[in-house]
Amino acid sequence: MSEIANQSPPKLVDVARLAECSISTVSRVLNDNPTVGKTERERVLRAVDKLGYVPNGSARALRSSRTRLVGAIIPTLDHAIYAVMVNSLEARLSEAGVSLIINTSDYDAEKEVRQARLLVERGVESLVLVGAQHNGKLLDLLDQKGVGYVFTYTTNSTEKGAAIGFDNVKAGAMGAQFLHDLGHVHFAMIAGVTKDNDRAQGRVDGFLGELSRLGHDPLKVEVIEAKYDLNSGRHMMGLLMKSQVRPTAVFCGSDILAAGALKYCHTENIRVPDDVSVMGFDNLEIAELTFPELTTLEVPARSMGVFAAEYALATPGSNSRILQRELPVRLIARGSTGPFRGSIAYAPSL
Amino acid sequence: MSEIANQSPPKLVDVARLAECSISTVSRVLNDNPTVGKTERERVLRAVDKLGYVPNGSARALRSSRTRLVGAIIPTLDHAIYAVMVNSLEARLSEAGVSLIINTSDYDAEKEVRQARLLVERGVESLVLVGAQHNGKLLDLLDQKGVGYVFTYTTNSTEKGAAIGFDNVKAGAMGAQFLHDLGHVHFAMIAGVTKDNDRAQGRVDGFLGELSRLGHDPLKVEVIEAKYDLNSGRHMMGLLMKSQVRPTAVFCGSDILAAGALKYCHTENIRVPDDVSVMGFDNLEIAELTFPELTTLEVPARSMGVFAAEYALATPGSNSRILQRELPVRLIARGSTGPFRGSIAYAPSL
DNA sequence: ACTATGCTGGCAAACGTTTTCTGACTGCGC
DNA sequence: GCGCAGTCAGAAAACGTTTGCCAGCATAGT
Repeated sequence: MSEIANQSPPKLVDVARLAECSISTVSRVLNDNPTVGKTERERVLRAVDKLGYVPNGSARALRSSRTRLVGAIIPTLDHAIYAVMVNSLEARLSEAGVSLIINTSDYDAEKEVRQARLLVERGVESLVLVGAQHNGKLLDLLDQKGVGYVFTYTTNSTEKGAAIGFDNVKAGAMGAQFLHDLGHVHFAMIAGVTKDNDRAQGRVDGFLGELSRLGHDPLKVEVIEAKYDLNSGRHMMGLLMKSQVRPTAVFCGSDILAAGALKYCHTENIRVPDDVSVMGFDNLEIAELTFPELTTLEVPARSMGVFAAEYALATPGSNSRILQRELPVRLIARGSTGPFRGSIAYAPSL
Repeated sequence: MSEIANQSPPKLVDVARLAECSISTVSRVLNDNPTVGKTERERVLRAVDKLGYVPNGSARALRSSRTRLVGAIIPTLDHAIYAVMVNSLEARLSEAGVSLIINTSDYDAEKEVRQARLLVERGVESLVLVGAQHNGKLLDLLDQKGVGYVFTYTTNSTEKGAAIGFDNVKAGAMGAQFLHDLGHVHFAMIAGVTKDNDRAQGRVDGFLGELSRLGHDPLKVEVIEAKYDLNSGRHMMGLLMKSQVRPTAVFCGSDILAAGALKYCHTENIRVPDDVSVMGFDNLEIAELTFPELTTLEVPARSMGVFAAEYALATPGSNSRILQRELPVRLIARGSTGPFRGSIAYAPSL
């Protein structure tokens, strides 16, 4: 009848018609296949532009079996330590034209399996996971489908899974060492929830292990678990400060917990670091914001994201090598820790 | 020759063979099409399970032209205000079996266009954007391809784009009103960068506009722009405190900036709120962490994420209605603001 | 008992690409 | 002037689903 606007979006065949060539040629141009002559190429490009043609990713993926999709499953984005990693992960992938599908498991192992199943269905070519402790079904699925995966925030790689991160045990030990060197003798730890969380557990193990090695009795070290938020930290510090033997050095599994602890001290007029030293973990932006500023262990969140991206990009299917990359954890000494000043005479070895 | 392991992953036809039915039946079972009888359905399900069959999303999407994919382009995940929104967005979408592809534009309008193009190519069915100010090419593309989009952190919807958020101008005005009511007469603002950022601009406009309406001279209000980080806030507060007429009330475009400002005051022994009142924007977790705690405006980040998800889910193509939803901004008064105590006698109207 | 009526399930045609194979055409060397 | 290598481009077959249409079959109504 009349000039009906082209309802359906332009396809390869429409471009071909306009450029007066075959669809193969158009496809080749779009895929930078060098066998197309220069004049032809330009004519095609013009047609593409004129029609506003956008390739159909699904068709592309189906035919070529390359989705250029990467998945990531993290506990939550509410915690900056993960948000920052994802931010750099996405940035690097994006540069390479690869898209990132992100899922949050909320620290729920079952949910993680469901998320992974969906991601496999979507055809992700690699999967970035947090920690090395996962439901067996999850890893089986990935192995079976040939989806490469990389663990982050840990160095515990497995037979098939790469690991890019840091050694939580070692980091916990660094905390112990530092506080010990300040002369402290009464320690405590406000740890993250260790269930299904090898990172939190590793930090505890490292802390206690090193204290033990340094001659302290780990059984005397009070370890409380807390959810990663300000109020938990505050509350747990309260418990600690009211316990029979008040610790003079408190190691926290996260800066958030440490900030909460500091908050408690401030409210209760407990002097930091004079009365108690508080140490964090992560080196988030907030570590510089508290008063006193937080002594903490720097987690290489940003570089983990970058390296995880590199790994994912380097994996064309599954022929890239198994990889393990340990990134350094730095101890950043600030004002929230100081030498032991208890009634017991004790010379700091620093 | 010998029993070669089934190299290629099982397909619909393999399931059909095992279940002794046609592939149509299998497909119908997987899509909850009720025309399949109970016994048949169970047989199919068993076969699916046994083979570990996972549907091919690309083929599915191609044939059905439904990707169940939603995209989001945000400035950055480093800033908690966005990370929190994305977190709840993802959570809600995930419940509905929809995956989220996320891109960060780093406040770069050109980059945003490129990201959007790629997302369209991937076939996202809706796109979540931040702010209402975008490159024209971007919106044209989305309109042309029939991809629904929703602006967040703003109420400025357009002809085709929905908006779910809050009124930045109104919020800025709330800040002005509050500080005015405390009796202040010398104001300043540490704003976010306003280039390509209608939210930051809106807050400035609202603040100055309301001050003007309340009888203050907006030209006397010093407005400095700063990147959203702690050090910028600290630095800018320094400039403000050294300026000829030192303001007694400083409104910040973000809690991060306000925290930096507080930091400066602490270092320089400027008393808050006695010497200067500082007000933030966002109500991030850090607002409770500073000393004194931060008076701020609560941005409904979490609910924006949820509602944006609802919008995206309700959009089957483009037949859902244009929508605008204004979420309330609450003023949360804490310790960083107080009545004016300058040399000029002035009775606070509170 | 025979037709009308559901209900179930199979066949086959798409969906929009990529890619292999093949063929045409160019130009060059003998 | 003829054949041959080499370059470029087209035809057509996949990729793994979904879905419209139709056929078979059992049940029920007359």
